[in-house]
Amino acid sequence: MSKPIQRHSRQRQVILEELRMQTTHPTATELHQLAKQRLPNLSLGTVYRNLELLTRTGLIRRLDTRGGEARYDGDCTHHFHVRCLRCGRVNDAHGLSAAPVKEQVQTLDGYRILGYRLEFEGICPTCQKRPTRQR
Amino acid sequence: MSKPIQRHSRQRQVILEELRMQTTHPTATELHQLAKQRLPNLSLGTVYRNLELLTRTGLIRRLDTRGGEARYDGDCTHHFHVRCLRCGRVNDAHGLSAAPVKEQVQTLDGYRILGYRLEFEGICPTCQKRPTRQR
DNA sequence: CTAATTGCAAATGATTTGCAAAATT
DNA sequence: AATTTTGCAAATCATTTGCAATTAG
Repeated sequence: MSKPIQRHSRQRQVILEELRMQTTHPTATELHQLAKQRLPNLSLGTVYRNLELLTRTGLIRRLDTRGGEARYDGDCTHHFHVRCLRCGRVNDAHGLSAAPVKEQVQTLDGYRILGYRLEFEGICPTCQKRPTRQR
Repeated sequence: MSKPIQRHSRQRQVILEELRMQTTHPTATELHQLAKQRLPNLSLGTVYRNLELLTRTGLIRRLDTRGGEARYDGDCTHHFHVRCLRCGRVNDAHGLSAAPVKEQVQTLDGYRILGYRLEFEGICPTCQKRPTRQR
C-alpha cells in the first residue's frame, strides 16, 4: 500500500491557477465554472478529486471541516475544542483564554463581528498508539 | 412573517437532555440512537429539526460549519478568515495572530497538537445595508 | 380551536466512486 | 508498457422538506 506517484495533469494545473487568481475563497462548483472556460470538458468530479489532492499536498487550504456529520455540544459555557485529524473525535479544551484574539478584532473590513470559532487540530492519544498508516 | 411561537415538546426535551448528558459532542445520528432508547419512535428528521431549532435558540452549539459547499483558499500564507453569517461570503483577516493562545496549548488531553483554526463570524458590509429579515 | 410539531418517506445537495478511455512518465 | 488521471454517470451520505396526523397551549 505505497502512496501513488503523483503525475502532472493539465486540469490540476488549471484548477490550481484559477484558485490562486481568486480572492473569494470559491467553492468546488464555482471553481469548476471558472476552470471550464479554459478546459471546456473539465468535469466537476475532477475538480473535487484535485481539490482533495491539493489539500492533502498542502498546496491549498480547505476552509470548511467537511466529511462526516456535524457535531453538537450541549455545554454552552465558554470553551474550545480539539479535533483528532485521524479519527474525527472531539474533546474539550478547557482553561484557555482567547481574550488576546478577541481584542484584536473590533472591525474587520467593515464586518460587524459577532463572534469567532477557535478549534485545535491534532492527533488524539488513542490514534497516536495506533500504527501510522498514511492515507 | 412573525416568528412562530415555540411550544414544548417531549422529543425536544429528551434530545436536549441526552445531548447534555454526553461529553462526546455527538452527531445527529448518534443522538438519535441515544434518544430513541427513551422515545422508541423518535424520527431522525425530528432530531435534525430540533438540533437546528436549539442551535438557533442558543441552547446548544453546532461545532461544524454546515450548509452549502466547502470553500477553498489558494493562499497558504498565515492568515485567518471572516465569514458573513447572512450570505456566507468569506473575506481574509490579515494582521491577526492567535499565537498567544497557541502558546497555552502544548499538550491538550494527550493530543499532539498540529495546528488550529480561527475564524471570525459576523455580518458583512453589504448585508448590513440590506433590510434585516430574521429567518 | 389553532398552529406547532411529529413520523414517515421522498427529495435535495454536496461529494464520492466505478469504470473504461485518455494522458503521463 | 505501466499507472495515474480523466469524464461521465450512478451511488452515497448527510440533511431538508412535503404532507397528513398528532399534540401543546
